[in-house]
Amino acid sequence: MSRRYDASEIEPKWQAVWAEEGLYLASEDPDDDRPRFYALDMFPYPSGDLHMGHAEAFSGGDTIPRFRSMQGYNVMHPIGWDSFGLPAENAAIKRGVPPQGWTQQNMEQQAASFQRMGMSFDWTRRLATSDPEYYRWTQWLFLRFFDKGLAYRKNSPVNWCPKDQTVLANEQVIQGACERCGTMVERRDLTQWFFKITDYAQRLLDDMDQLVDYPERVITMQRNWIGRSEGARVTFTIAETGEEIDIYTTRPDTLWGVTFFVFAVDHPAVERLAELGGTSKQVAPLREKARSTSLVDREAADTKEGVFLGVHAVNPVNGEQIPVYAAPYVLMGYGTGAIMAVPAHDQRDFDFARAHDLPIRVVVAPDGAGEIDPATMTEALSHEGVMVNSGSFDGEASPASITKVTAWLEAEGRGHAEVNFRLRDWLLSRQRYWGAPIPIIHCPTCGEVAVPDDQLPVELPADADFQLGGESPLARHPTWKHVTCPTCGAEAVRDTDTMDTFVDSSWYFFRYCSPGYDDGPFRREDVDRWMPVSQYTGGVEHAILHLLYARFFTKVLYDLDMVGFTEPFPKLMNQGQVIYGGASMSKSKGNIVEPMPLVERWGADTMRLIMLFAGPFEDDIDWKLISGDDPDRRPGVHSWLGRVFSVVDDAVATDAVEPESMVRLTHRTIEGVTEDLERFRFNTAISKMQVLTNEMRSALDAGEGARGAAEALAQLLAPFAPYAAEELWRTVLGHDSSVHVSTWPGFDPALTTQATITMVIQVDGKLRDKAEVDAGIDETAALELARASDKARAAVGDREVVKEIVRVPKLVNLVTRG
RNA sequence: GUCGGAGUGGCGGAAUUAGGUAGACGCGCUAGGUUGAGGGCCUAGUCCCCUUCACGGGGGGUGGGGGUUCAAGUCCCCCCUCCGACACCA
Repeated sequence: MSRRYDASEIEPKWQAVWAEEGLYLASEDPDDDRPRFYALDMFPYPSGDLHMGHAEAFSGGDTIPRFRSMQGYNVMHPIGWDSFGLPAENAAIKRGVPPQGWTQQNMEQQAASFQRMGMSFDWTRRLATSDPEYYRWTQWLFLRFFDKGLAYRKNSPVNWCPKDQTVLANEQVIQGACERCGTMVERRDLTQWFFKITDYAQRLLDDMDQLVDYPERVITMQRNWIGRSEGARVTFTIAETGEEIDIYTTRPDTLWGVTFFVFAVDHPAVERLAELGGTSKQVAPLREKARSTSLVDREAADTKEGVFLGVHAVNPVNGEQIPVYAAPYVLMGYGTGAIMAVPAHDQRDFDFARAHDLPIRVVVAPDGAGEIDPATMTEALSHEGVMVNSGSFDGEASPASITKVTAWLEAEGRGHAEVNFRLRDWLLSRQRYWGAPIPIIHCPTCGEVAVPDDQLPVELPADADFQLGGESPLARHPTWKHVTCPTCGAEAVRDTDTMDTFVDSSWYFFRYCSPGYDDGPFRREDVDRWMPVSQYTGGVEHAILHLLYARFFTKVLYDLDMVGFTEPFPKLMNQGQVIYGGASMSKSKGNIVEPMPLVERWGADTMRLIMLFAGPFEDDIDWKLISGDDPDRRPGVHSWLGRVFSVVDDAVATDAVEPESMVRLTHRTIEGVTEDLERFRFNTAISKMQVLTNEMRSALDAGEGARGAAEALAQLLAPFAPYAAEELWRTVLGHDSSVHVSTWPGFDPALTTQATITMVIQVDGKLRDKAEVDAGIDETAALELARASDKARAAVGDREVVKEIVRVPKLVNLVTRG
């Protein structure tokens, strides 16, 4: 009788053997001429043990490198931890102990869980971003950006909790209030560090054509985030002072429809102009409100809100004087912080005009709509049409006329074409402890001075005070910040901000290529040999920021001549999330399911197969639905593994001849699984293996052999259920080396087709009969068969067959009339 | 509001790349068998409706409506619903 499938016995056994055999080490042997494959998974954040999201992501992320390795690639599949960040610091505050220990403990636990799951990581490349040996190079890279003028400081608002006297990250602001004490958060201006990612906006856009295999939505999200828009900068004049104020518009063709002018409330000219216009009293509350609202929820502003400043602007195209307003619907952060308002053709301007009883003038007559009366309009007109009331431009097609109008503005010296991006520079300072310190020293005479490279890393002090209140822990530390200026030797202070953790994660994939390298963040030849990454796997939640930042870093490194390519990840796969009952799993909802107990009970292979078989890899998995909400139910894939063991056992035990149909099915399965793996279709790959298993069972029960099928099945299973496949391959099938170093089975295209096939006979497109035919049947024979079918004849009745469609060997369709 | 994705059995999902048997595979459920017991195991059945003692036969069916085609889940047009991202970007 066949042996029982017992994961708890075989998994620890093979885990130990693989570690001993060094099965998953990437080869750096210069004589190794296999093609390389760099499989990268987004590295985890060590907050506790691995969760279901990790189980899903890494189950897929591990399948691909295993498959490639068997296909003959020299695979690098590294792992590390994104170990700086807020959760560790929060835990430190709560427990009154430094974040290092908590972080380390979680990383060890996650590492053990990864091992238990059988992940094919090359552990010799392991890294952690909070390790001084890592953040030394994060700081070094920051200084290269600084040297190039790509890192700079400027004033910028932060979230400030007046009770805790501390800066809050956006995630710590819940509905405008401090996450801890509930106090309403205020805006405060601080001098902060930025990376000049806006210099790379156009390249980040242009190079998207190198992203050959990206989810469409990620491309779209990044494109929208960068937000390129083409328009014109136009100069208006303030009538009362003669000063010139620029605006940005995408619709210069509507300049003749401008009936008022609006400043952002926090525009630098507003206070002065309000004073001049005698409206300071009315404007002050608006400015105050803008100041006190937290950064997070300031979008709640009312479109109709705004105040007349008491001054006027002159429209450069027709000399008209128009009233000037300040309103929160205009943003200081985009364009010039001032706009021309065209209520007839912009919905926001329209709403504002109606609320403030301002005139509306139509300057684009919509095609075929006839005369429009502004008084009866209910919404702005955004249609294409013909320019009217626009001086010499009357009759031009709009918006096609934009180019013409812009050229005219330029000739007249009143404006010029301009491209605007929505992308802002990357604010990277954090007034926090648990991050890489910014390696800058502020000297009263020399200004911002870089810490010399040979003094890196600037290490975090181990004895910082994490409790909230006052300045950040680094600023508050009694001695840490006091140093002498590296340039002039005078007393100076360190920068006490740390870097955004997105900086750490913008280059970790380079470091994997040169583990332990001591003369730089990485060795160029290592990186150029392994990169770009062959396949990147991770969650959509990083579709914008992480990917954009990593792409930006790579371009800067390219410009610094440190790498030979401009895109780090041409191929990206986003796995879905694991949810529960339609909602994300969370502590507060009490619906968290942990993967490790599942692994303990059913085995790592079962956990992996559950994830991979649940549905398409990109789709969310609703745990409540796929588990039947019954934690004791034996997973279907676990039963299947049991059946696989029993068929392989039985196939080994018999010396009966394997029928040709079994050989053909095996070849077809190899072909199908291979194709599915190429396209991340794990669920259908598994179903094909299940079909093979079922057929093997039938054949064996009928006294036939299935040895070849058993060999293939063990190999096909290897990327999905590595432990079970190994047990079958070595113990049951008797091979003396690992299935994971065996060569991926090939298939003979001549054998992937069935010898006979079910041909469908249709009458008028409806299925009427089926016939088992030779796969090589010719059209004449197929047609004869169809004509001879009693059922088909009955369906035709006394009507005339006017057309016969033959698609050998699958189908014949008889088309009738009458 | 804009952009993106998706609607198929009781459930997860196949088939959409290339129009050609809709519901593969699995879960659940039903019946039968099997083990001393067991979170079991094996076999068969399982889209809906009508018809037949039965074998069988007929009709309908992939969110709704229209179209192209010998043939549409798949292609085209319109509409509805759900999910996700960005949300005053001038």
